[in-house]
Amino acid sequence: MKKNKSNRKRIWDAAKKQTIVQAVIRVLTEHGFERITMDRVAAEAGIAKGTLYLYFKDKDELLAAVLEFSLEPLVRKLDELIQSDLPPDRKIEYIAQRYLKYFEENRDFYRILLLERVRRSYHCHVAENIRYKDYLEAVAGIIQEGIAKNLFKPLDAVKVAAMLIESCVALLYHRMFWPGTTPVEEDARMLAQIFFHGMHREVSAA
Amino acid sequence: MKKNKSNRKRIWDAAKKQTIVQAVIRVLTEHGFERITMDRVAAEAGIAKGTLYLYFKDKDELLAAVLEFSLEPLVRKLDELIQSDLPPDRKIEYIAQRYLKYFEENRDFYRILLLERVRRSYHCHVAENIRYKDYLEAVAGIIQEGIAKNLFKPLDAVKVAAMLIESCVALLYHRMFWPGTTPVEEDARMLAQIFFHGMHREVSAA
Amino acid sequence: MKKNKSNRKRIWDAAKKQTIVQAVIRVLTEHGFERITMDRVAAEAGIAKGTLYLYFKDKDELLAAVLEFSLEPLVRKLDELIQSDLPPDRKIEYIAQRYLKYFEENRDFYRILLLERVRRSYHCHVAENIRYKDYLEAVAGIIQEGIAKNLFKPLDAVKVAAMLIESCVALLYHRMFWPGTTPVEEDARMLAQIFFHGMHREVSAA
Amino acid sequence: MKKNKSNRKRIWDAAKKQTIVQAVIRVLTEHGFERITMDRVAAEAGIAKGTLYLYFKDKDELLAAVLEFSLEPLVRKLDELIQSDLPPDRKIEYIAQRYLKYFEENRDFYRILLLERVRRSYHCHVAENIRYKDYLEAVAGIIQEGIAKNLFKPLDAVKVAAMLIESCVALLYHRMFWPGTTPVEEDARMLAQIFFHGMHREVSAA
DNA sequence: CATGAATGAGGATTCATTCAT
DNA sequence: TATGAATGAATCCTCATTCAT
Repeated sequence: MKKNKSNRKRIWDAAKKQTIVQAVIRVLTEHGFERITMDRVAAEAGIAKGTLYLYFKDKDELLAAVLEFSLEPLVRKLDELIQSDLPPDRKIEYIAQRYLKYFEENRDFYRILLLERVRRSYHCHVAENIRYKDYLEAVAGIIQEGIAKNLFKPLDAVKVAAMLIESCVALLYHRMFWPGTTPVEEDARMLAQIFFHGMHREVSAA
Repeated sequence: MKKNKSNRKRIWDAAKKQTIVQAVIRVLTEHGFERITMDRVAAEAGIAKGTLYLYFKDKDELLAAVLEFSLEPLVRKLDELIQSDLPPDRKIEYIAQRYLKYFEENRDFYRILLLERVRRSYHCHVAENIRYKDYLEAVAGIIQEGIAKNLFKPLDAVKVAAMLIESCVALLYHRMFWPGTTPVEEDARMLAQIFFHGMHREVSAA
Repeated sequence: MKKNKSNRKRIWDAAKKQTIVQAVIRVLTEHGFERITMDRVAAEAGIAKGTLYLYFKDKDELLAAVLEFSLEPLVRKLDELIQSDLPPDRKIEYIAQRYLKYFEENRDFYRILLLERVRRSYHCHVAENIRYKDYLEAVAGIIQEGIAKNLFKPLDAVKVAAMLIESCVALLYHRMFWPGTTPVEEDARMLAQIFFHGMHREVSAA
Repeated sequence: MKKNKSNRKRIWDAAKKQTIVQAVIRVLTEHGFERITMDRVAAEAGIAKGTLYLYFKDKDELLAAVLEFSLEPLVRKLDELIQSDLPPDRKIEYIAQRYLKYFEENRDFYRILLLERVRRSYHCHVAENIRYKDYLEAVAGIIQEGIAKNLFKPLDAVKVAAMLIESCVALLYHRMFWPGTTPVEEDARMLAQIFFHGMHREVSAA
């Protein structure tokens, strides 16, 4: 009985939190990061300002939840890929593809979220950003696998993973601020090409 | 005569501005971006609050000056390299090296500057951030040169440049948050290796 | 039910606003117009500075409310007179009387309100000051009526109304800065005498 | 010798003061009362800020001088009239005429000066404003003369003078804010008509 | 005499957080 | 659990005045 109730409560709680987080996202998207005030969030969520504090200790906790929440769908998609049994190079290319696509679909919001990623990386040391670390490690794992399989040269997997991710972000920026017509797939392929085969012309025919 | 005086004044002025900018940097480094207040800056600079406004119209202008000022040494160093007549791939490797080294030397400050780079990219569209754009174009130019010389495969030079820069930043982050003993040169070499020859083991001619 | 609550709230709100406005008036009376600061007002009202902003968007709105509020009693009294069916000349004399009396009763405050009247007339074109315009038009209406009834000579009613009002203000000033013992009624009568019969000795039918 | 020098000095001094006062007037006219800052005045006068304080003790003294100075031409013109040997009623009509004309010619500036007149009347008790008092007394003198000559009814000359002046101001306002085509002379005549003969239709022909 | 850099008190406004209901 | 009025510290900016040169 009690279990049930507390369960119900937990669900209710999560629902409320989600409502609030989504309100923050709307405020963020419409007004920009600096304009996120507890007032606006409460108004947007249709609840009282004080209520926010029943669900989140303070503003920082709320913003952390936003970050967490908004990366959720992407993380899930990427997890699928990571778990799959594609060969490492394919995996990486597809991850990049999904990554770019996801951002493409949430352009407005993500422009600011990216910002937030780096922004917060100051306040709370990047290493503490679980999501990022997880992601980084997952990609590093894939690379490590490739190395183990003698597919890749022996490299510092984590560093390469970071480079891959940031290169992806670079393409992202490019797509965002100079939106062109290049399909996501093509950019992902280019990324893969460079990272796997390098920019150098194959001197081959020598 | 008058020229002289106005010249002297201009120099004085620049010195004062520099003093203030350096105070900002100290505040920034010690307290973080959000804690930069005009009061704190004035206190740190050892001048009155009002005096700040004699040298900078408002906070925004002051912060812009900080950005400008603190990138100066790096920009100068990179410019030298860019102007040099090294082959494109060497140029890029050295640029990465310098870049990493510069950050290494100004670790605390730069962590926040990076932040600022992205932060401002929100306010003022990345395309309008002259510094970044200049830098991006310079690197793209080098790549284009490499392509023209048949050294590199035909690629979108700007995108690749962005990827290079961000990969550099990735290494930077890595160095910053997981400071290890890898020398800067080695990281730069790895970056070059991957971008020029790829991660794939050469199965080839074995 | 809900109506009730919102009604109650509105009443409460109005009461709070009134409290604040009265605090402003006290500050105004005691320290003068230039010394009205949000700090002082809050202190005088016994509330926090921030609270002011719950009831008034900004200082301007607060000052506008003060003006509105403090003219209220006078406006009501004058309206009664204006609506009455006294003959035009009587009406005008009584209006002047009431006017002078009202000021007499709120001497300290009114000295500054007069000021404010002119002061605002700079910021917001006199023609846009509803109160003044209304009042001016009401008096002009009375005069027009007198003209229509062949009681007054054909004159520009608005101009004469303005003259009447300002003459009233002149007497006001006189009473304020050289306070004497002349009763209000006498001054009002003099005003009426002059405006209706002129200063000239009737040489005539003697 | 010394006398000479000190004389020269005094002239020089007056000239400087005038320069400054005129700068204030320009600032006042162009930017409005609230925007008169010592900085702006100094800049407009083409001198250093500190220099202002060599000629005027503080801002208040400077503003007082502005008031004084700007009424000068009007005062001179009115003095001529006052000294003339016209009959009292003519004098008054002409004074009104000159008054209105003067304002008509300096519309922009005067709109603000009027404001200032009342504005300052709070800070420094109207009775202390020499100019106004002088003017008031002069007009009162004329009226007294009229009374003595049995031309006017026995009235409180000062009060009537104040009413006359303010009525004049009323017409002024009217002209300023609803600028029409009525010539100054006509308004002055109307003023005289009313004050001397009253608004009442002469029942005469009875 | 003249300068103008420096001052710092003072003002308006915002907003995260608390707490009585 | 929910509310939302109240708080007041914190922030940016202005400007009259002083004083060393």
